[in-house]
Amino acid sequence: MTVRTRFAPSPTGYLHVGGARTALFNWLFARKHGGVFVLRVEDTDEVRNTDEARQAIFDGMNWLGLDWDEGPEKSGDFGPYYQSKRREIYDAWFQKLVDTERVYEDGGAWRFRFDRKPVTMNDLVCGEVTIDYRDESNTPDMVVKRSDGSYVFHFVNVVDDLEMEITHVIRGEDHLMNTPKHLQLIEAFGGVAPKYAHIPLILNPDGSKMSKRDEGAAVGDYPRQGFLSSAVVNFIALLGWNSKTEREIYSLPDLAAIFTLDHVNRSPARFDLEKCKWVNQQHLLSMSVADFALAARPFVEAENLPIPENFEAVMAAVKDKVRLLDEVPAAIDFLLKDDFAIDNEAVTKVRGNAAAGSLLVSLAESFEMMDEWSVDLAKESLNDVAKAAGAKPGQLMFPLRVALSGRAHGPDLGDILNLLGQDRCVARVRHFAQSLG
RNA sequence: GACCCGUUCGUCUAUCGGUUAGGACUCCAGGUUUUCAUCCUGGCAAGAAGGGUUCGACUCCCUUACGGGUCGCCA
Repeated sequence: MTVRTRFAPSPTGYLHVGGARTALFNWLFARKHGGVFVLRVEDTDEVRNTDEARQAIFDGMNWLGLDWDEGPEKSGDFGPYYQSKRREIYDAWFQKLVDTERVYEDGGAWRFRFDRKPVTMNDLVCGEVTIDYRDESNTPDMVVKRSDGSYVFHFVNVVDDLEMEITHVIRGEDHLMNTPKHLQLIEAFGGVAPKYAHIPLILNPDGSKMSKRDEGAAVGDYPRQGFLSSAVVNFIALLGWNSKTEREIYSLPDLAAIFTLDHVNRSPARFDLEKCKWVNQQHLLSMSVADFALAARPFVEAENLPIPENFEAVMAAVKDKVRLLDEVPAAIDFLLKDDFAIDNEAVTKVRGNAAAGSLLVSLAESFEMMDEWSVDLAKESLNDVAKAAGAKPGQLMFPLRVALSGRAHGPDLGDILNLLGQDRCVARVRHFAQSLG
């Protein structure tokens, strides 16, 4: 039997990290077992559904690299994959309930009559859970068809899972209490229930439920902030699941190879943006310079910085210095233009070194006299200048860094010397020395 | 309120009756880097509480507390 999983979002907003993780787990499970991953759009609530929201889900899925085998914009034998287009199918299934007298009319709507008995589910994550449906106060017969003729979530969800031959339903724990309802419907249909796996919810750092608008909630915000999709996938996979090893950095294919529902936790996890940034940095660190340059370029362009011919060399100088891609422009602006910001704190620190000014003046002269410009030669002249003044070369490095970049932190000094070139180094050192007075 | 699920460092987690309770993020201290980052070493820091069961409990059971979820003609 082929494994068939599905992600069934309702396009009422943007793609939420909780939803993204649900999609990821379904995708991973399908890929792990050589199965089929279905995307089904649950757009029965016409008032709240928008084209933008639908597109946001597709965009989010595509960005994360979660491709679907069946669904919108794909073929498939079980379509259509929009619930809004499956009216006849639902009508036919609803008729079965009418024929078997499992539904009754109530105020124009139709309610499904539950079997009043204990219902036990065997959840792949939560284990055996029994809900007693003899207690009617807690489990009133549910409406399956509204008075306006439309069908509610529980009904269409079950019908579609049956119709689409879904074998495994991996969804948020907020659906755990819905499962007996779904099981009862499936039983009334005489269908075979899929296996269920309810995964714990993702919480805010303060423990409250994470919802839209909370920091980190919208998947669409991640690319803008300079996160790599591979890092976000890596991070959310580790929220509620672990490999039982000490390894923490994984690519999507890595995860697909080792994912298993057995290793899914039972308790909710809080979302720690700091660790997510660290994971991002790890992914950045393992990228090639060319790939990094490609990924960082839009961020540099967005700040209207000129893209130089040696752009890749510039990127190589900062690749290992940033956690997020959106830090790149500010980290390299001084290499691309001359009117960059000066960090006064760094300048004050240089002033604290009384000899810095004259040393820099000498250094500018020495730089200017060089016939040939290279990092090694420039460093050599730095050493000479320091030695002549009876100072250690190390003492000159910080002032030189500030003179060239206007800040205390940044790329390797050798990279800066190389990337800036002789003329700009001479000019900046001289100008900075003068500004010291 | 009823019902369901959960509870190990601040956070993510390992442990499936016997461990000095391990790793990671964050933070701190050293070291490497003539500079910055990376990196390396070390440190701080945890079994919610109370009862059982057992030679022995973080692990199994019960109670309480706390957290989360569900109880719609939302999905």
